[in-house]
Amino acid sequence: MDLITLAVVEDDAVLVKVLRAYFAQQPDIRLVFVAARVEDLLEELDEGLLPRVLLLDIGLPGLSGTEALPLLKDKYPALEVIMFTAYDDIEHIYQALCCGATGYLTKGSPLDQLGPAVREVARGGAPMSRAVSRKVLGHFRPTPTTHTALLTPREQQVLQGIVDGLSDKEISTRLDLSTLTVRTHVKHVYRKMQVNSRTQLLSQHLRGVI
Amino acid sequence: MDLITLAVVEDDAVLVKVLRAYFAQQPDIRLVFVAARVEDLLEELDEGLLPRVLLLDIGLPGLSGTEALPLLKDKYPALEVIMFTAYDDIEHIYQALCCGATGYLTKGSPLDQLGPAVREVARGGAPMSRAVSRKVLGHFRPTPTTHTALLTPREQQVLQGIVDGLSDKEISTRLDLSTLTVRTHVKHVYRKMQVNSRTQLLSQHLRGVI
DNA sequence: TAGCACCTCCCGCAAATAGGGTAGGCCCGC
DNA sequence: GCGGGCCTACCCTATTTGCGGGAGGTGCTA
Repeated sequence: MDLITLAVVEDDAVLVKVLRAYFAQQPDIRLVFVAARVEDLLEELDEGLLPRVLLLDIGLPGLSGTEALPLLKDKYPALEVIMFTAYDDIEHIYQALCCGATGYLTKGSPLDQLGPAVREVARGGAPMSRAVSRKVLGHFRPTPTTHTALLTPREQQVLQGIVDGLSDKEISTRLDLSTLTVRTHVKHVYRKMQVNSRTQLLSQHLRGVI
Repeated sequence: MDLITLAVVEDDAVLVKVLRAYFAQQPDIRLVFVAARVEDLLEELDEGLLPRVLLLDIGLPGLSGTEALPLLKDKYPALEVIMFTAYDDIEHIYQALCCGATGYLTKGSPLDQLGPAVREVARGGAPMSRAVSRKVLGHFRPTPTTHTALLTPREQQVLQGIVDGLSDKEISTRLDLSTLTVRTHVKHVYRKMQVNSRTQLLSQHLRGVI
């Protein structure tokens, strides 16, 4: 098995100590760099000693992990980044994945998941904590149980038109309705979805709320 | 550890034999139902012997796994479904996840991943083959090389505002600019993104184009 | 039969948005 | 120094949207 080089950015000194001890026991993983701030990583890292994997905290003094991620991926596209954080809300997850993270572990999960996760990501996988992967999947579910069920069939068709980026007039053409009727449906959709503009509706849809 | 009840729908008789043998060796997993067609599953299954997990092939005679998935999830929302298929293209994956699958294994992966995957999904995880999870993550990376790079920093900030569902006025507040300036940036964003409305922009963003 | 939900169409008005142009200031590189 | 890109701000107009209402028809059901 290949040796996997690893860097860690974590500002909790106690946790760093634990991580050092843990990875010291993993024969196939070598911890080559530890820092408390991403800025240190960005400055001191050069191509020569680029690690294969980075375990990156989000809540950091100075630049946050998520903020640093685009810079890191821009500079070192091959670097595999696993977010390692207490945040498990969909917003943080979504943002991290959009910025190029290929793994996401919550700090609540047991320590012995770290080694497998590092190996997994090095092999081209995408390790995620259970709850995280479920939330990621949730993003693909346009209509689990949420508001959409409240919509009448016609309203759902109109909603689909909005989601497809159509104007009221275009929707009216698609559904062969009067524009005025479409506008009525749109109003009802807004009320049921508790938004007050097309943009908000799309924005929520983007976040997987709808 | 709890006993996990499992059903399998698979039309390859040889593979079924292998699966039977494999799961017989897993003390915590009991294979309670095997069928070659989903129709059989839909007919013969009732609440009494509802398994916890279903391993579901996609390429099946009659109703395909993906087609059956909405029906199954509609009837048995608590049923955890792992797709088990040769298809590893993003279209099949995306469709399965949208229909409510909570796991996706490719048939190429080694047999001994099946047990852990079944346990994982029963614990609320979302097991996926390596290549699959990477492709899923790819869905979140809308900006590898695309248009966004063409945008100036200010324009990207304005775009972010639009994506967040803000109006021009709200964006101008957030960025401390004149509404008119925001409008100028918005126009530039539209031109560069080749759209001609906020809705279209959001809609494209939704599709991962931007 | 009398609600009730849904679909359809309409009016009017205020606001937001799209698309076009102009223009000064700033900074950078040729 | 000069063009060019960027940020800023403003002008115009036309269209679209948001929001308040009304109104007739259908079909289901209590």
